[in-house]
Amino acid sequence: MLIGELAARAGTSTRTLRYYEQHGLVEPRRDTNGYRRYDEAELRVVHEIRSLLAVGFGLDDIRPFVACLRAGNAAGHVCPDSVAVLRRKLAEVETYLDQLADVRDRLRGQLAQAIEEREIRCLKIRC
Amino acid sequence: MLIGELAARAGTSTRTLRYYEQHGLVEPRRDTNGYRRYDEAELRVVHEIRSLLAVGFGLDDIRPFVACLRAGNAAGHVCPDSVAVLRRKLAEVETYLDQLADVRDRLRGQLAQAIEEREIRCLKIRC
DNA sequence: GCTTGCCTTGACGCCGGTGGCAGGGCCTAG
DNA sequence: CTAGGCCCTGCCACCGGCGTCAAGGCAAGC
Repeated sequence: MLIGELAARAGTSTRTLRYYEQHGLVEPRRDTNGYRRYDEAELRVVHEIRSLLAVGFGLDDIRPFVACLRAGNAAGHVCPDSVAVLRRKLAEVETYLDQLADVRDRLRGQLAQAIEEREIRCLKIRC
Repeated sequence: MLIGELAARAGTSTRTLRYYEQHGLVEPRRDTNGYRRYDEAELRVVHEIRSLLAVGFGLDDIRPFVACLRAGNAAGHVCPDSVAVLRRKLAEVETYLDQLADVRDRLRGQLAQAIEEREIRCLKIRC
């Protein structure tokens, strides 16, 4: 499979695949003419990368998962390194969730106050 | 008040203040020598900017709040434009909170599955 | 007059994942 | 032989809120 086909089947671009390769996530063989040659397994790898990216992982975080898949595991998240990253990310997400909930509450507070303020002003001018 | 003093009192940098000015959030007078001259009121404006930035607003979103303050209001969030931005941002935050909760659940699921997987393997090799 | 410390404008760097273009090689069909 | 479609490498652009450096003007004390 050449890069264009893999890109199409993975729903991404050739530019992106070359970028992943540059960052050590995908390692195709090379044809004698220099073309990248991918085997079927790489499709799963790319899917794994895409779904982890979509969840907010960085390419560095994803590397263990790819290695895990490539080591023959059924899923990328069963290896110790992946689990470590999962734990860390989960903690990050939970922290961020808390912060975001605070932000939400503050926004609600400001909105409520603004509306209240307006009603007071509304009473003053007897509207 | 010159830019350095305002920066110190607002807990930020001169670079940052010039950046805000470039984006229409702060408008100091100029001394004859070209130096920026700020009055006391700008300190509150800068504080408003900083606190809104900290909550995740972009500079564009903040502009109405600054205008509101500058119009003589006690708080930057009581004007209609500010309220509109608040509503929009609140909606964004709530949406993002939901997405992030989904992500958290997926991470938890993967972690749980990975641990379960390991226990099964552990049983197989009778550890 | 010289140093020191503030001020001025302008411009590049960063981060991370991608888009997109330039300039060129390879392969196949007509 | 040529046209078209794939491939290659390398580099600039983007977003946003700054950090940071360069090169220079201004003010004040010695």
